[in-house]
Amino acid sequence: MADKTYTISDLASDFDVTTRTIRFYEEKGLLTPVRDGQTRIYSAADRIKLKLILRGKRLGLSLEDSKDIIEMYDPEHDNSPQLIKLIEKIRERRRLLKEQLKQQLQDLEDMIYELNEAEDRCQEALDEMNKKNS
Amino acid sequence: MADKTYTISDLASDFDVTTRTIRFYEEKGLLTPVRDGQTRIYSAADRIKLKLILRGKRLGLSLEDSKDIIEMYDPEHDNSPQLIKLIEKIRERRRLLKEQLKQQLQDLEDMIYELNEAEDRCQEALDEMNKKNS
DNA sequence: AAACATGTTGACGTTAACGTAAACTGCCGA
DNA sequence: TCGGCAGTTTACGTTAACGTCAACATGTTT
Repeated sequence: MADKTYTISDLASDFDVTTRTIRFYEEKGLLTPVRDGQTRIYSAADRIKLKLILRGKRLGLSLEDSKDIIEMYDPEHDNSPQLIKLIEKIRERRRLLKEQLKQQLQDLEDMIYELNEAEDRCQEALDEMNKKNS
Repeated sequence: MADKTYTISDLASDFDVTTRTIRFYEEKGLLTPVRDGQTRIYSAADRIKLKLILRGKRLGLSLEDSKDIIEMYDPEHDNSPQLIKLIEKIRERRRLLKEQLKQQLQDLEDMIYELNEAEDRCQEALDEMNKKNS
């Protein structure tokens, strides 16, 4: 079966980004679609990369970070020192993500707790006003 | 007891930001320290606000978002329609945070899973090379 | 053939969140 | 009295991540 391919606007609408954004990622070296004439053709792998980029964004990663991560997915398996360094990078990245996860969970928990308190204070202020006006 | 106060560099070193950053937050209306002459004096409440701002940043909120949240903590309790609207805003904000949390958890889980897979692939490639060279 | 959709490459514009530098004041210790 | 902080204001600079044209090619529809 012919491997499935995508046009730039296919991907744009799939992931709800503009075509400009996709070309921008290419400018930054994050995507490298092949060409049919001058038209870009995206492979399934390109699609996955784009997905990785957007997920990275939601996690607060920069495009540079995402670029690093993408390179972990299709490395040049030429030699073993390279691979060993890559594994190190993967572990480090995973460590960072886990740390970030922990911090974010804590932050969110704190913030939600304090929003609850703020709501309570508002509610009490309201009750107070109703009592006086009755 | 005299309420504790802070200088701008106290807060800067406490939270590891620059004084420029703190002044910038004031420019944007997020902090409003009192003055002794022209020198800024920060209260405990100001300190807490700064903490909220920085926590917001870690969660990916904009300064505008944080400004909204800060206003939930010291509202003008003048009238009840105001308070009711504020409660609505608090609930909406909490809803947003929870949604965001869910998405981020999923994203992080996915990404860590895929990093594990990438590591495995690297390891296999390494094993393969070692086999051939033995 | 004309219009239209979709693609392309520049090139310049924009926003948020600060950084950086200049030029000033007030205060403290030697 | 002088040097050296710590503080201030004003203003311009910077970076990331795109947006927004303009001007063009190519294929499709009417």
